[in-house]
Amino acid sequence: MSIEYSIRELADEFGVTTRTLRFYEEKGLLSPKRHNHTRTYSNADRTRLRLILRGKRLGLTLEESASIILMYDSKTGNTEQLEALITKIRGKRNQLIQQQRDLELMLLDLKVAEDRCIQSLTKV
Amino acid sequence: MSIEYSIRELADEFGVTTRTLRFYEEKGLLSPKRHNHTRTYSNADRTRLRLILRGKRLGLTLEESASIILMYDSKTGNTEQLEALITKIRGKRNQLIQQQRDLELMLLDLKVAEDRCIQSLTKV
DNA sequence: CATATAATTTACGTTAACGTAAACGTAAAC
DNA sequence: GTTTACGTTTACGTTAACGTAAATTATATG
Repeated sequence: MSIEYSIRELADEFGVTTRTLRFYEEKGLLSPKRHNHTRTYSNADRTRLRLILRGKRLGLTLEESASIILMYDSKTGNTEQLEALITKIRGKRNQLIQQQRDLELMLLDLKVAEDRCIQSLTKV
Repeated sequence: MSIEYSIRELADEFGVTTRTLRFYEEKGLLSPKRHNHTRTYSNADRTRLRLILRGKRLGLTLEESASIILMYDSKTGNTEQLEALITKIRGKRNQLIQQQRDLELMLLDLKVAEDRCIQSLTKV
């Protein structure tokens, strides 16, 4: 009972265009099955799309998202590969943690700016 | 005793190229003084640059960073403008808060991936 | 069966954010 | 005085991430 989606359904659900889905496929980020020439997306595709869009909101490039997804469902056996993967994962995590700090700083700045606006309004 | 910087000093300090600094100026994000044709950056310019690069790490476009900087040092008097500004600031904050959630989710995913890697390594 | 609807491929266009190269001015150092 | 180092402007090139348009095919519906 694996659910499947048409390209339009998926596009509408996530608020992207069909062009975008085809483009992601072209870049190897999605790989829907074909039902006599027309694309059929599985739940796995849907999950991938969710990860890609989350990555976009965080400012990742498609390539970065692709590499993260690869990490995520990589069933590598080779020890060397695994250690390389761990290194990569930790590197990415450090970037994200830096982002967290940046985010908090920017939220603080915005709060200061807003407070000053409000003050400016009330002390008429 | 306001400190000033050459284009190279500033570029080196922040790890960007001089081209980048000139480009930001062209886009109105920086406005260094000219000392007989050569650019001289003030502390204010330096702060702006820091904000711009922070924005970049968060995936903002230069235009967005510019608008945030405008909010930040806007001394607007007009009530209407101030209220518009507050609305804008709150909108941006909501985006950032969504980013925070995305970030935490992605960090979790990466942790899961790493743990699986490590397990894969130890259960040889 | 004709027509409307949605899918497909192919391909050129677009924008942001710089890179890169050319051609030139200036000032210190050898 | 000329080489070296750094600055300047002008301008064309590049990459990512799609947009957009054209031409074609397949399915459904009246």
